[in-house]
Amino acid sequence: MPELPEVETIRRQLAPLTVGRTVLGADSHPSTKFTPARLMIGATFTGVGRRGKYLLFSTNDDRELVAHLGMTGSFRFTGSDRAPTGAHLRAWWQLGPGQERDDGVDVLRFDDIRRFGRLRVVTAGDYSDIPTLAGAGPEPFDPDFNAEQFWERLAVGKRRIKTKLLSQRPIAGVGNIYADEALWLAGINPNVSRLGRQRAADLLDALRIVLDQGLANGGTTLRDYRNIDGGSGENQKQLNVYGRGGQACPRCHHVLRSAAIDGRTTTWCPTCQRH
DNA sequence: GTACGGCCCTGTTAGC
DNA sequence: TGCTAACAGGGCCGTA
Repeated sequence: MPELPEVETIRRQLAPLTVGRTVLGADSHPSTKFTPARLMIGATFTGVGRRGKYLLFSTNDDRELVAHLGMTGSFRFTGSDRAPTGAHLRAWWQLGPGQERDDGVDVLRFDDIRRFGRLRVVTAGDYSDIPTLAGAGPEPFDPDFNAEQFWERLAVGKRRIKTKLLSQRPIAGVGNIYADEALWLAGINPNVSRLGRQRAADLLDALRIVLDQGLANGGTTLRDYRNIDGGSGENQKQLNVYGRGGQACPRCHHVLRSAAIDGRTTTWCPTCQRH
């Protein structure tokens, strides 16, 4: 389930392999989630960016290919000019040689077992048809984003803090794993709806710590996440609470509780995340 | 504008 | 051993 660290890891790998290369051919699974891939034929990639959990491939014709990996999506780069195959292949792009390189034709492929991922092609910067992206909060590592702003964003609405984090609106790029980890680190109960200024600041600090750690470890691989080399992340070894319901809290050694909050499995320590 | 439930999907796992 | 049902969950959409 790729979140910010996983998507950023993939972005860093994809950029040098795609920028400056022209899409010679493309095809996709028939689902409209993936057919926009075909609209890239003829375009040249000029950059690979990221916003929250979305990958943004910019092109020389002022468009962007917007990709969300869903839960099981993955990009792979294959040094072959043949049309790829595979039970979970959802889209692929045949890339011509770059202007400053003499490599041949390669294929960028997008596989997605559960088909929760999606692709869109938009005018550069116009995300009005992608509501979560359009409404996404600041990037966690944006130096202009401070605790006061985070507190104000968290104050909107009456939903529980866990639900607010997953909505992407207070801050971008946080999913179930890093939300649970950050709430545990900050000692905040996922069921509370409002936080004071200091606790919001603590939560922002915790989010930055767990996301930075995830990035440093190449992401978290629980089952499906793979980087574009097919390699796994290492961050799963660092998790304190996610997926550990019923086990001892690493901090206070009481039993971790696991329950669904607004349909999302959440694990927390009822003792040291009491409020 | 906000809250909330249902849906999309398929591989894995638990239970019988 | 083999079958069935439950479960995982990010984002979107319709309804209240």
